[in-house]
Amino acid sequence: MSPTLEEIASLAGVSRSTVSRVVNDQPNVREQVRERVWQVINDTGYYPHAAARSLVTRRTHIVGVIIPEAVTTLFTDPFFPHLLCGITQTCNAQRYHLLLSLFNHPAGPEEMYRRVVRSGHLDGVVVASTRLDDPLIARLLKDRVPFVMVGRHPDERVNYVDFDNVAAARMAVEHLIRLGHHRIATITGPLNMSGGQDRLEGYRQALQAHRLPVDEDLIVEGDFTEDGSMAAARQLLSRSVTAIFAASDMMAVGALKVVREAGLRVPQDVALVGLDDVPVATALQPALTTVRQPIEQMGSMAADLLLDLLENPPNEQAPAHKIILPAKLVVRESCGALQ
Amino acid sequence: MSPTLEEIASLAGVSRSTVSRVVNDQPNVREQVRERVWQVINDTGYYPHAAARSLVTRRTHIVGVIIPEAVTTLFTDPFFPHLLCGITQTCNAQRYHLLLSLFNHPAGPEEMYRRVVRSGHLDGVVVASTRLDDPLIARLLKDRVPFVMVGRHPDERVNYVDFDNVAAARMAVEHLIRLGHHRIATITGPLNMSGGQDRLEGYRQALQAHRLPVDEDLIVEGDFTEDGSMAAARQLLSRSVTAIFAASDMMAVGALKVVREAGLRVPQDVALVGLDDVPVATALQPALTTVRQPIEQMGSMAADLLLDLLENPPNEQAPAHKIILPAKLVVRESCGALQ
DNA sequence: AATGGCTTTGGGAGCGCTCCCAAAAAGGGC
DNA sequence: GCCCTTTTTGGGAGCGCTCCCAAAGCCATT
Repeated sequence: MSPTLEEIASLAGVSRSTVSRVVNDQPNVREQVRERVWQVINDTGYYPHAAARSLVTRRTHIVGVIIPEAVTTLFTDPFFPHLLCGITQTCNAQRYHLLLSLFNHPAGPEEMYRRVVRSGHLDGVVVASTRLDDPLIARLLKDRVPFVMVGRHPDERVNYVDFDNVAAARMAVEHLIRLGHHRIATITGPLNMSGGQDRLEGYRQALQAHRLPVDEDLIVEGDFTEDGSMAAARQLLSRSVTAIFAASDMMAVGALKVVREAGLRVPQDVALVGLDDVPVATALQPALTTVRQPIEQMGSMAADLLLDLLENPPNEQAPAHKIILPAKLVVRESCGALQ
Repeated sequence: MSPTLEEIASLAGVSRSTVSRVVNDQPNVREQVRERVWQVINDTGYYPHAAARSLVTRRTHIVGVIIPEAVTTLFTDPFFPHLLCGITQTCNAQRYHLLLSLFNHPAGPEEMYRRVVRSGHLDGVVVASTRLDDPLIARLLKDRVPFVMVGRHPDERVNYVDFDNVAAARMAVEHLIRLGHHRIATITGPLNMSGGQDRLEGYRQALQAHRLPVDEDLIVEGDFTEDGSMAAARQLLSRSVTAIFAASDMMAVGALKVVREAGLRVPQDVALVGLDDVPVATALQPALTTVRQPIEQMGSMAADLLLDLLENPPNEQAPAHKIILPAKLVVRESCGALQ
């Protein structure tokens, strides 16, 4: 395969050490020697052997993306691909590689953890869409593995990038209130995830701020999937609602289908608002009013933060970074505002 | 961090070699000793250091997924996430890791190639959605890197998993012909990709088989994106077509929007058929008639094939594996067949 | 009790690199 | 031209593992 450092050295008529210095852009090499060595490197297509290098430096230049969730959800919803896109951009730009790990192996998360993290494969980790009580977080903290979460976490030591889910949900619901609705239902996300909880909290805040009653019968838990949302929506339709706030666009798609099945029209009979602003929102008829979540940006910021942590390790006392991105309402047709 | 082999050995009162034999499930270790060693390994949470191991075995147990395409396309279309899902499943089950590489770095593909492949990071590669003339393939062949493509490639040495694109397109168009259409347009994929070419070929075959003229004005090249498709569809609408075959579902979404913009109805004024059967197909109104491409299965079969190649290296003369999966028409509402 | 074959165990060498320190070369001031 | 400082270069050691071979232990047979 690829030649070794030693071979390059002998071809260039210098020592191992000198080639190493050239490859790693270190000072104290005569310009003329440096050029001769680069010449040989380019001619041979030499590239340092990653394993040998990381055996001594203890760095792999690989970051992991760990998804503890069941797989199906993750690839059906465009959330995850967009996030991955953002993470990839940053990693590529900064010469890091990205290892994708779904912790859905039959051997269990502990085995996966050892295999992926303890094996020294990774310099750091981006953790996406985890449940609040996932033991993975405690494990990473205990092992002092540098990591950044996408989505907030209550532990103060955790670095995260999140989106203002509460404000987003509040905007969505307030938009419906402004349009005159007062029987507004919500299909929530999973309530063991911070995003699910926060969006429900935003829904409650919006109603309370406008002195509308919070009717628990109008709150049904979904799971961020279209199918889960359809089941939830069916329950809601029997409760004479005039508007539904679905806590994700994919769930809005499910709700829209159910409303139609029931022979009702959106937005005339039931107004609908989603959250995320993924591409499907504009493909729907009527186009979906939603709140934009900058998913790709969250991914790239999480990666930026992680790489910064890796390159400039903070001291023990330094507080964790907690970044929260703002929400933005995108009004389209599904709520009737544009009629 | 993690203890080393040597430390485990001294804790268990045996030698380095014995621990290595236990960890790698090799024979010739007394049962009693084996148990004692496992005990220590489990107590300490030991896991072998990947870099040290692969420095000597020359295997990393990591396979790369290389996508030479511009990024945006890839994460907007659900094709890629589904493919990744299939690949991940297989890798997880067989104790391999997955490294995701987008070859979109400013430093150019050669630099990325060295960094990712020549560095010895990977045991093998799955190459997805490449252009037919991509130099990557020749490079991989030259370096004798085990790899499998998703999508056919003319070089006989290339292993690939593909889908019967010609038959799929033919089915879609024949369905329209059966419904009485004879001015059927197509929005093709990029014609420098095998999928784009083959689907156009299927379109031509269907028309010819039914003795319909192939009007080159009704063939417009798209790029598998919604936006590209909208531009293409606008051209077509001025040419009095009664049906459009979009070579991907995402392009069908674009076409649907344009047809609506023009004040026409689907399927009454223009019938529409897509190809892929991604989730958005059922979210559209009317639901999209399409041809199912088993994307996830293609991903997992490509990975299966690659891992098999890695575990049982074929000899030089062995012919490459070429797997082609069948297509299946899925009739919904957008072509008017169900009215 | 000694011999020969087997299984089990231990330790040296080495994978390709980086790091460190010492040696060699170059420069600078008198 | 000499001595001292600075820059440049070379080579040993070692990262944590696997592989190989030799040594030790075990058992049955002579």
